[in-house]
Amino acid sequence: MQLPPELDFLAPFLVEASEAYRYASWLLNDFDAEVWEYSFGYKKPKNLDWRVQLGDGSLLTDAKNRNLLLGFKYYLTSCTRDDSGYLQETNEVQGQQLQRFCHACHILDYLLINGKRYRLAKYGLEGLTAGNLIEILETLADTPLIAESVYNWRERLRNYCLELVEATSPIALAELIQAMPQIAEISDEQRVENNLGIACELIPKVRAALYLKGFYHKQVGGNQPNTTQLSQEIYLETLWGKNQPKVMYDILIYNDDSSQFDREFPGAPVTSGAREKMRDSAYVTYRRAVYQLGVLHELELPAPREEALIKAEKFQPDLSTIGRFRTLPSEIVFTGLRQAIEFHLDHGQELTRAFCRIALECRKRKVSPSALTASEVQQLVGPKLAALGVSKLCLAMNSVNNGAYQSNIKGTKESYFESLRANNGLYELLGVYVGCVQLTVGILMARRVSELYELNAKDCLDETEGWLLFRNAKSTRHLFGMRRREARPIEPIAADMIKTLIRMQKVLRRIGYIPKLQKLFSVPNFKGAAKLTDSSAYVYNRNLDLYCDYFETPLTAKGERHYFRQHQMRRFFAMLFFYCGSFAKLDTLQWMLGHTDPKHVYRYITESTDGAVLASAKAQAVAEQLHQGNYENFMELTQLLKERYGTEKFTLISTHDLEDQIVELMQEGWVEIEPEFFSDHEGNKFKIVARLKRAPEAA
DNA sequence: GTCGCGGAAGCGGTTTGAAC
DNA sequence: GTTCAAACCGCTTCCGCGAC
Repeated sequence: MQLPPELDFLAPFLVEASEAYRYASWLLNDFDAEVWEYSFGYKKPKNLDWRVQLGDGSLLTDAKNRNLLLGFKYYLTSCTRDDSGYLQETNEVQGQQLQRFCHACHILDYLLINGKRYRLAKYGLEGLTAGNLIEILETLADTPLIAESVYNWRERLRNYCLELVEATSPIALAELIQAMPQIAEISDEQRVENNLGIACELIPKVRAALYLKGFYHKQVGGNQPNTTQLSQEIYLETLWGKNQPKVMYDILIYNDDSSQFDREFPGAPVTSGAREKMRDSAYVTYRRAVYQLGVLHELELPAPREEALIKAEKFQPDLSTIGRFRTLPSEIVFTGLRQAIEFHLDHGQELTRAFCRIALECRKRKVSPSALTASEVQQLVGPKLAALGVSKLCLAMNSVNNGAYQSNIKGTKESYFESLRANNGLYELLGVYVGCVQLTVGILMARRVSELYELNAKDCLDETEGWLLFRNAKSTRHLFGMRRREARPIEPIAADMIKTLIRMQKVLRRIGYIPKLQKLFSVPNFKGAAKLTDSSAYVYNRNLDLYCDYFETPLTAKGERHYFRQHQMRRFFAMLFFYCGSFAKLDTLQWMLGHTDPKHVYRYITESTDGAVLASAKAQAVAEQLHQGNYENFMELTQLLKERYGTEKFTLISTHDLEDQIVELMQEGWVEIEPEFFSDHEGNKFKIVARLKRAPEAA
């Protein structure tokens, strides 16, 4: 049909589905090609090889399997579209498309892996019954890990390992273990956590056999087999899974002495414990992916029958309920904030200036910082920092005068963190300092992490230096991925810290060390290159880790350290406010909010914090007070809690549980928690009170 | 019409494995 | 060491539906 030009926009809607579905924004080459090239914004396109062997020995690309192949291909191209648009793909955000694409690939792989049982080669997709589809969904829902549900990774890996040991010459294995004794070492943790299903006695041989096949590579956690390479050997019958990494089984990891590390202790879990089943939100997307097989009807290709699809859609498997982010004890955060501010006041200027002097010296001599000797560094940082303990540029790097290259630069964990806290490395201190700024800004601004690490030194503060400008991270649907620009008032102390970082970058730019201003939270390159590493999620979190290890944030009972993450900080500005109303002993906070009318601060908090975060902050504040035995302002609330939960010994209940119960009471409309403002001879003050909204008799 | 609810979908955060 | 890609998870928003 020929359309007048002004109606061109209608054209996509008038194209036959079988034609329209031959294209997808991620598909780079011809739909009919045997090997697809695709890219979701990758640096290098990836391949999808359709020449997969089926259960009967034929290839998927053989003429006899034409309909099955077409079904698979159309299924994939259709999975990134939605029901309404034909050509217009659902959203601009590639991450979403990628997720759908991956899920569809998992479904295809499941069909391929179980193809023999489903007689795929003979009956094609048409042969899939409601029972088959439900079985797929049930298997998926059974574990949160696709590697296990779709790929049965544990069992196939174990079998592969055992067969490999059988096939390898025992002499070669023995010789290798002799030559590399560390490969046979199994730590206590590994022994306890050995869930691969291979006896510990056999593990050295398994590792040796994998090593001889060249599977091992060095990773952050130690030497471990490359799971992608393993998948290429194990999953020949799949389309997608043979090129994807899988989860690592710890028992296969071995360590040389010089293992790398970046944290002193294991991190305390950020969310509640491990799940056993798939999360419902993930399940919904997989169910959608299965239901999507129905589009093949539209294309008049063999597909599972409609009743089967509907039955599968209705199926309700057993799923795990949602977990939640754990709340940090407020004490830890408030102490952290105080330390951060003190560190800024004590060393902020000195550290940034010292680095500028280093940069200037490097510009003069046209070398990179790694070329400076330890004594030169000590000269350049100045007497104050030298007295503090700064003796080299970076603990993770050798100064040139150290002589030969060592693989083990950071030394042992103990010595590294000892030197870190003895202020030996300038760069580490700068990392800690930037961590301090991140923490302070993060707590006071209560923003998302991406909003913070994307801040630019150039334009993050407005001219009055009283407002912080950033791009809203959570874009709403149908906004084409646009992010609004927003401004928020910022505390003077945080503004001061930010200005210190900006000043440093401006000096660096003036002397030509960097060509233009970079991201606000950028840090010197830890390898000693003459540049500033832009902040990213990785750098941002590493700085926080450095901060936590430097100040030794408290350990949990299990010996895990609370490594701060921005997500957990978002409620603490509100918390800070509530605490100022109750304890006077937190002097830093008093000082920060000291000269402001609390009413104004509270209005700002209610405007800038969303309801759920605010509610949980209130609940945590009150819960911690009750836990400490301060019932005074909460008589009615304690009465209500007592009636509902049958105890008044709140000091014995964990604050976590108390908080949950209080949130529940607020949600159900029984109580509200609000600050009450009043004036006395010392000025404006307030306290937190819980008010009953309904009479308890109504309960 | 609109209010409220619950399921579905969208989206950001975090972690991990691998590549560069 | 740094960056990239993928998987998984929790939170937020959307949207359809029933009640009124």
